[in-house]
Amino acid sequence: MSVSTVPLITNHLVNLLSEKERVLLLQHCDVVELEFGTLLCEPQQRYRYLYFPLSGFISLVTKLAGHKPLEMGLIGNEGMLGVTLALGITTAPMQAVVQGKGTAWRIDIAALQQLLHDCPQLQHILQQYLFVLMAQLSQSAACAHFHELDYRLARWLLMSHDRAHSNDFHLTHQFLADMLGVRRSGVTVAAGILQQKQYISYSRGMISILDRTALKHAACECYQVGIDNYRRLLGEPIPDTAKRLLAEQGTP
Amino acid sequence: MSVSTVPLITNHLVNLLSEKERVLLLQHCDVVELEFGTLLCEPQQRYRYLYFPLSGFISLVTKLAGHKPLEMGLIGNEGMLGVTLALGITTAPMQAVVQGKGTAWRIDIAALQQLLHDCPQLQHILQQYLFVLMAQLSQSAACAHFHELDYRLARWLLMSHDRAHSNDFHLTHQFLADMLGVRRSGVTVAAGILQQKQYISYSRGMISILDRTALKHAACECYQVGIDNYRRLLGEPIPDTAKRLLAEQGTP
DNA sequence: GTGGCTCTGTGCGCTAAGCCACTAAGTTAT
DNA sequence: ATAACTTAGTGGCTTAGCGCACAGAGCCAC
Repeated sequence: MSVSTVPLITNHLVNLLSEKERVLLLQHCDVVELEFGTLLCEPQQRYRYLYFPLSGFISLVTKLAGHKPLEMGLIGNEGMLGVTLALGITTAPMQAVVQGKGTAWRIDIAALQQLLHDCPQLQHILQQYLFVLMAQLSQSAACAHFHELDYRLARWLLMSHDRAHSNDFHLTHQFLADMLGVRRSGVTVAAGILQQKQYISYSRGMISILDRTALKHAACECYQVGIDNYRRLLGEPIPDTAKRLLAEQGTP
Repeated sequence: MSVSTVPLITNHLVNLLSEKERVLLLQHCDVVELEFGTLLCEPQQRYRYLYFPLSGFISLVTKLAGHKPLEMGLIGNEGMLGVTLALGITTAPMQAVVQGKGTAWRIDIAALQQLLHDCPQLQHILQQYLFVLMAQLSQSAACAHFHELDYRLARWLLMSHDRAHSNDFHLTHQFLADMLGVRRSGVTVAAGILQQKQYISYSRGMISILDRTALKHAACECYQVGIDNYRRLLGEPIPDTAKRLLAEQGTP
């Protein structure tokens, strides 16, 4: 990781900590690669590590027997995986799978559990984030139930874009279909329209965001609601300047 | 409230406390009537009271602009309203509305906040329940997305039945439709089938559960999953004997 | 009673999205 | 280079659920 990218790609929750607690936390963290598709935890299973994504991002997924998966939440460098540890619970509520390849800080669950005793700020931030995640769950639930596929697709593309730190990222129609809980060919149609309108372009699993503003208008309000919910409790997820910069530069 | 019903209708979370903490908690509680339809809190708004339902029960509802409401969770005497206080947060994540008339213990938010410092058990139980509620949210989300109305209807009837402590309770088709996020006439059709099969009977807003076992088979697995999730962390929500008793005696 | 209100039953046309199946276009491996 | 695989595009048919609209039926108030 070059010096210049360090201040940009960090974890916002960690950033909110005081110098003291941050140092304490990072002492116990390893930088690890998140590989696309890796299962990080399974519902009701104990897990060993928590993750603070830096450039990678993670999907929270619910599965019902005989059905496609359904994504309930997305975790990038604005959040963390395993926040229910703030409740003293060491089993996962949902399946978590790496959706965007990249890096993350990883910490042993026991280490963080220990740290929580000594770090009131850390505890507070985890609690705030847990609340935000709950809001995200219920928003996504209603969104999946009421909003049509095209709106939802635009929303997920934006959410992924926010967390990918690049205008291009890996996402096949099949994967998207699984996240949205719909057929693959339904995604093909909806994505085809967005491509025709030049909001996005894609080919064989690489999606490029061409017109973020237009995409925002094509998405349901749930996107903005999610942002607002986060901001209310935890501030600007990524400084706007940094975000704009990234959106403009894309992949070099 | 007669002496004989007191041990039956209590709050399970409160029951789990040690004698000492329970006394401490109940010192600050008032018994209040929950009136059907009362709004107890609004999303993002501060609220003043928390509720431990005894015989009444409460719906957690999400609304999207231009759409019907959608119920995400149900809170009876196995749970509580306002559990996010365990995160130190004093605004509501969702709208809460009384779905089943009855009684509840009510406590001032500041009082409970204070108690949480001195009552480690209380804190622990609230945390466990919050986790259960999260699981309920994501289960309901996927259920609403994938499962057909008839299954979902059976599920909600069962969940309401569990919390109503009676075989008969007030529920119009319109209200059910709002909870399930569908048209009223859709509910009429689905409920009509259940009535034809003699699983339930209803008239003008009063629903009677006739055959609980059959209803269970008509419901999706989400019902059982919810029960199991609760049981894993907090034990049997209502002792089975009590439940059977109640199911048999119904309203005198 | 009579009128008004609430709750339930029913029908009709429409649409988003389901299932299934096949083609075509890139990519990777041998 | 050819085969095998992955990804994307397309079409036909089915269906759950929507919106709308109206009719009947029980209940309450005056």
